[in-house]
Amino acid sequence: MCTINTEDKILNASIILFSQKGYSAVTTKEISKEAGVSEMTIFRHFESKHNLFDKAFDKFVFSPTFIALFEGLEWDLEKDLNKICSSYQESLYKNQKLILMHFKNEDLNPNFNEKLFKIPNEFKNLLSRYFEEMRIRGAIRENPETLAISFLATNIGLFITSLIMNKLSFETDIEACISNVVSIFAKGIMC
Amino acid sequence: MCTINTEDKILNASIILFSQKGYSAVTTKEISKEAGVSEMTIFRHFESKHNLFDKAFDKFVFSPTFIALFEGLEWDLEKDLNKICSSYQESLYKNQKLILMHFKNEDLNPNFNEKLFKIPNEFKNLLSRYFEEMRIRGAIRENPETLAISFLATNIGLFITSLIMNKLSFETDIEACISNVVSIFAKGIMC
DNA sequence: AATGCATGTTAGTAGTAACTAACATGCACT
DNA sequence: AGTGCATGTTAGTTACTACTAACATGCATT
Repeated sequence: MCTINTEDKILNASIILFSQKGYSAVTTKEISKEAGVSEMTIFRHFESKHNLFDKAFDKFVFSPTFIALFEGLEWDLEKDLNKICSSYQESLYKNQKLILMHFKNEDLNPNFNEKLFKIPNEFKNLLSRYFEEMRIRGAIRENPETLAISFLATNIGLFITSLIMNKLSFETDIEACISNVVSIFAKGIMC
Repeated sequence: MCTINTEDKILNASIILFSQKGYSAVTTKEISKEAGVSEMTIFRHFESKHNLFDKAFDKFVFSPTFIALFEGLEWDLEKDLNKICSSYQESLYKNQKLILMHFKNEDLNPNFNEKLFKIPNEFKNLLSRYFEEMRIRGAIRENPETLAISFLATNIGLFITSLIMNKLSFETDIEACISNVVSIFAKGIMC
């Protein structure tokens, strides 16, 4: 029936649990139960809980590249920011479990931070260049670097808020808020 | 020398550690060391680790009331939003450890969520009313509820971003970004 | 000097988590 | 039918954690 291979079953179960409860609060027994395998099997495949954690991270980290996105823009502020925002929201969403895992855990893996923060960092730099170009074109006036961080922060806020709303099962139309915020942002920085 | 009473020493040590590592990753031994007392003393004062957690939460939750703030506004969009934002940022900052603790822990206390989410909820409602009034006065046009959530999300984003920047010790002027974002927001929603 | 109280110390218990060893089972390929 | 390999099962080890009991110490008050 279920032909997913054992390692994947274990990896899937472990990110779910690690992101829900954090590393130390999850036991290998719990993971084995969630994965539908014997606890022994976990150790046979991954040797230790910590190693399983690392492998789960590596498997599920989604490292998007935004370069293509930024090359296909139209230099129409609102349109561009909308595209950029929805693309970034998507990458945040895909890394949701990893991000939650990161929040929930003390620093377990030195590369963890590095790998996870490469994404917003690349994003910020590309944004910065975009705003710089927009300034040269006379569309905006403010400092590109500040704008980039501001837009990044706005995106993070939207993402976290939608997570919270979801968790508390509020009936808020977060999609509406996203496009609302982007259009406010675009209008707010236009000359 | 240090005349802080024992219970406070323990409570202080425990929120620091709980917010850094999460409930299960912290041991009572660790707390006792951080507090500079014997492990026994913790149990004498708080009976159990879980009870200590609850007491630490109760001691450090900062429940601001925004009513006075919203009554003292001037109906100047940018000025008002600046005041509102800095006041909310302050309350987030004061609850920083609690918020981090919340992120790091599985749901340990049923009241935990409730108490912590009362704050943004009250804030959102007051914001909503403010925007409603501003719409009546003809200063803005958009939906007040959506605007309230959007502004809340923006604030959360600024807060989280400044936390991250701090942790990664980036030399970003987050204060500049905050006032930048507020002014963008104000400009973006004005008629 | 004597008493009480908060704290330290030491030893220990019960439970549990990570991890191991050894053997059993069942399916796949030949 | 027989072999190998992935998995299950069971029992057990080690280490650690929350928590307890009992006794020791030192300071403050009378």
